[in-house]
Amino acid sequence: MTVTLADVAHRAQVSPATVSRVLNGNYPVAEATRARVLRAVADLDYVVNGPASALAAATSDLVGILVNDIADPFFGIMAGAAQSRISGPDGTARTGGEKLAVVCNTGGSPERELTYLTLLQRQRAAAVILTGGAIEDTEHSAAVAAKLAKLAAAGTRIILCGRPALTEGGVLPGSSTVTATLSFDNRTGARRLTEHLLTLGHTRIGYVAGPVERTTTRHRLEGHRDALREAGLVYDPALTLHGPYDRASGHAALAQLLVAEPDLTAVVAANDTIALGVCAAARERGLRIPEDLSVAGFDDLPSATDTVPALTTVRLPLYEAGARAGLLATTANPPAGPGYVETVPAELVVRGSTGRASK
Amino acid sequence: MTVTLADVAHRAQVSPATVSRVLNGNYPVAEATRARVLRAVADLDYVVNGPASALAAATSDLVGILVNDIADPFFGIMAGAAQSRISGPDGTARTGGEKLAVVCNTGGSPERELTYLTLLQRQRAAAVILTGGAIEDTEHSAAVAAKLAKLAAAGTRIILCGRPALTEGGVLPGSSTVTATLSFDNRTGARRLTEHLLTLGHTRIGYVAGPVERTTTRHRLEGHRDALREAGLVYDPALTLHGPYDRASGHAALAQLLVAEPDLTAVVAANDTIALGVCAAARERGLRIPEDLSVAGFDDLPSATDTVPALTTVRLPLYEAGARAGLLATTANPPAGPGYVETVPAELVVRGSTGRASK
DNA sequence: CTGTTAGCGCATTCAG
DNA sequence: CTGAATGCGCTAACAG
Repeated sequence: MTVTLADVAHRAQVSPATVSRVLNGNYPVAEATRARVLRAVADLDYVVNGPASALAAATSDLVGILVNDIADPFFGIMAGAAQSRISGPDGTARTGGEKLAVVCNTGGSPERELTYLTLLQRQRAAAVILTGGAIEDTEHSAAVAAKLAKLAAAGTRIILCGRPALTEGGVLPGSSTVTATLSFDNRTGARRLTEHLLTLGHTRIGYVAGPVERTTTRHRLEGHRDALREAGLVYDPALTLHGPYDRASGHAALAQLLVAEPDLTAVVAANDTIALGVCAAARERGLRIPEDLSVAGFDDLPSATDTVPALTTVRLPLYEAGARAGLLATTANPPAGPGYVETVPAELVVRGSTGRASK
Repeated sequence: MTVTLADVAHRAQVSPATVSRVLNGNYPVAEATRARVLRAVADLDYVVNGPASALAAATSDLVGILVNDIADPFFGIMAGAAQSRISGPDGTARTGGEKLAVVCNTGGSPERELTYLTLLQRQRAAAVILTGGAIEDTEHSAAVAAKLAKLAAAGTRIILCGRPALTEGGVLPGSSTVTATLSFDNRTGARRLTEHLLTLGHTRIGYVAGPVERTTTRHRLEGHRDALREAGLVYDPALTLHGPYDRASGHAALAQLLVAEPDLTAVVAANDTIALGVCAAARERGLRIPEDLSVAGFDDLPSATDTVPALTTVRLPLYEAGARAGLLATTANPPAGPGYVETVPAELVVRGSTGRASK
């Protein structure tokens, strides 16, 4: 029914082993036989049986990319970049060492994160790329760490992209479980952003943070507070609100912030999507941006220029980082061994949504 | 090193066959032994070897979801919905018939679409869900059709979500290759939208279409033209511009449209993202929406309410459709056999971005 | 450079 | 209800 390696071997008049060798290209084969085999493959329209080869080789060509929210471009951009890096820039490779890069959506749920990790473990995945902030819950961190350790032990490469090195959680295991870490410099980026606002004369600044217990949320908030402290300002907890990384959160937050501080002149959002919500709410109230209120975001997503004026934000090279993660996940000789950490810079981008403080 | 089924069997004092049976739960096993096995599984922290079981069973638990652009929420929403439907609402199931739903980003490239299909075929995927519009190129359609036929022949379920039934391409194969089709009613939705504008007195309406040779692009444009024709208006090709489904395309299009027709009073965009670009361009030119220019989109993405005023658009139940596709891909008894088609309705949503024609 | 020989770990017959 | 035997399709030593 379905054509197998043996069929190809038969038709090409060679042994199955030889066919396997030309297909995997990791062994010397005479050009003549190689051509013959390739022809047989084409004639029979043969497609390797993944499970069988994975079983025999004890490793598969699956690479899993875990994201917190697939509907959010922040993750979409990184995942897309990683995927195109892994599957080849334009789906070129034929039967070769082609990897299957797939993205798994955890929806921010700890359980699903673990479930996917188990599923990937079951598939004997070649690599796993974890993107975005991690949940800061001791129990869950420990569970994830344990799972990753097992994955690593089974030969799966672990790449962290935009997630702090595991050791930082305090809980965690020999760094030997992680192949490489791309750490976003959220803290410095956030600090620069708030410094920018302080330079413009703002002193009453609202902050719309992400969900609590997320590393990204915490680091960005810390950067904000660092800037405030250095400027000698006291941090007012009432001016920081937590919520999901979405537009609605920003929209709702502005009203609350104005109640807490009628003299508010600026709002920093934990990401661009939230900032867009803040902008919309400001417009609805007749507040001009930036004359009456300065608004800033984070990430520099394409939509940061969707609003008028365009958003001042902190640019994170998401595409580049994703591509790099894809490379680290599949390259033959990873640039560095276990425990390797690269810091991805965050750059302040000043646009029209921030201006001098009005009061 | 890695624990196998045999290890579990040994510890539970049963045969490997029995362990297999309790794990797959599709065979009667005494409650006592079942419990014993489960305990052994837990004690040993056993994880099924996917490739091995896929090889033996001749089918895997992999479900592939193909999307054109993972950074676009249009796809993200559908993919996320399908994925959560497949992997269980909250990653509950343990060792059971858990499927691994993964999304593959083709980036709109025909080659990559085919590559992913091959990779999925290689993995003996349980199902494949193709989302979004298809590319209308005879050669490519034929290649995809052939590939899908092979997948289907190998037992993989094929679900089309937001993509017209294959037969419509004209090229294509016995409907028996496709398990089910969820067809978006783009045509009717587009017609309703343009009718809405006509009712408001608009007669010079610009249309910013998607890329040429895409079913979605064509259907939406046809709906637009249908409405024009029924109203007795002549269709002016100069008022239709093609471009990618992104913001920049809409932004650039407005300028061109105004050159082609200075008396333009309305612009219909092929999707919300393009519409947002049109809105931004309008604001930059000092055109008030909707007083000077009415703008409408399509899809009703969350960002449709990001602009002020909010976008009049056509709502597509993306989440519901994605979830439905996920269900059809995994449910034991698909609601209907091969060639089954469900039409997903498109509903007009009138908001503030459209108003009476000014001239 | 190429053929032979063994399994990889699990799902199934088929007996009992 | 449970155990024993067989093979899924391929890769990886080993020889030649």
